[in-house]
Amino acid sequence: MSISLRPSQALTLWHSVNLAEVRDSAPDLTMRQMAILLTIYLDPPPHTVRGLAKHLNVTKPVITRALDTMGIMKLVSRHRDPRDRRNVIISRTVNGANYLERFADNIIAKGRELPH
Amino acid sequence: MSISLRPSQALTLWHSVNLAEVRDSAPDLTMRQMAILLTIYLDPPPHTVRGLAKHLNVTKPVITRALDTMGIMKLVSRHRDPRDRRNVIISRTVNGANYLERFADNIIAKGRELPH
DNA sequence: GCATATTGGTTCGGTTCCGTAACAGTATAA
DNA sequence: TTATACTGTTACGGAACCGAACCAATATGC
Repeated sequence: MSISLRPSQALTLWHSVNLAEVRDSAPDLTMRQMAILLTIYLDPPPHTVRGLAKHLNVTKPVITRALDTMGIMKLVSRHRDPRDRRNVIISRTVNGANYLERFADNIIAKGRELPH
Repeated sequence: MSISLRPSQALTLWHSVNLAEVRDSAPDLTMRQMAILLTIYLDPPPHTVRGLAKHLNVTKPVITRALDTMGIMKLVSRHRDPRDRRNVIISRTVNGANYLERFADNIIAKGRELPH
C-alpha cells in the first residue's frame, strides 16, 4: 500500500514536520542522529558502530559521538557483544520507542492536514 | 486530498528521505536552513529576515547566516526593498526551485516504494 | 606464544553554528 | 532638524561537530 503525493504535497508535508521540529527548539536531533536512530529502530539487529558508519557513509567518530548524545537522552543503549567483545551492540530503549512513536504521530497528523 | 499513513510507514518514509540526504553527503542543508528555504518557497511573499525569524521562532542572526550560506549556494536571493530600504526582501531563484523540485521527487519516489 | 587484523573509542586542529549584544543605515514624528 | 524606533548585519565567546590519525582491547592465524 504505497502512497501517492504530488510535488507540492510532498514539500508541504516535509515543511510542516520540519517546522514543528525547529520551532519547539527542544534539544532536537541532527539529521545524522535521526538517520542513525531510525536505522536502529527500523532495520533488523544487530547494529554495530562499524555497520552503522558504513550504512550511513560516515566515519566512525560520527557514530560514536551520536551514540554518546543519544545515550544521554536515553534514546538508545550500548553494550558489549559477549560473543566477540570487540563489538558494541546498539539496541533500542523504551524511551526511544516513545520518542519515535510521537514523531510518527506528528508526521501522520501533518499528512492528514494536507491540502488538495 | 489528504494522505493516510500508518506509523511504520511514516517512519520508513522519513528514514528513506533522510538517509538519502545523509549518504550522498553533498553540501546538505541544516534542518533550520531547510525550514527557511521551504518557507520561502511555499508561503506567500514578501519574506523578510524579521518575518522569517518570528515564523521559525529563532533569532535574527540565524536567518542572516542561513541566507548567507544559501545565497552562496544560489538557492535564494536578497535585495533591499525600494519602498522601505531598511527591509531586505528574500526571493526565490531558478536554482532553488530546481533543488526543491528534485527533493520533492525524491520524497514522492520513496513514498511510492513504501511497503504494506 | 606471537604477529596481525579488527573493533570501538579518543585526541587533535579546524570549521560551523549558536545567542547576546553592539552596530550602521533608514524611516518617522515632533 | 533632531530624537526615536525599526531593520538587517556583524563581533564575540562558547559550544558542537567534523575527519584524520592514533590508541586500547580483543580476536585470529601461524
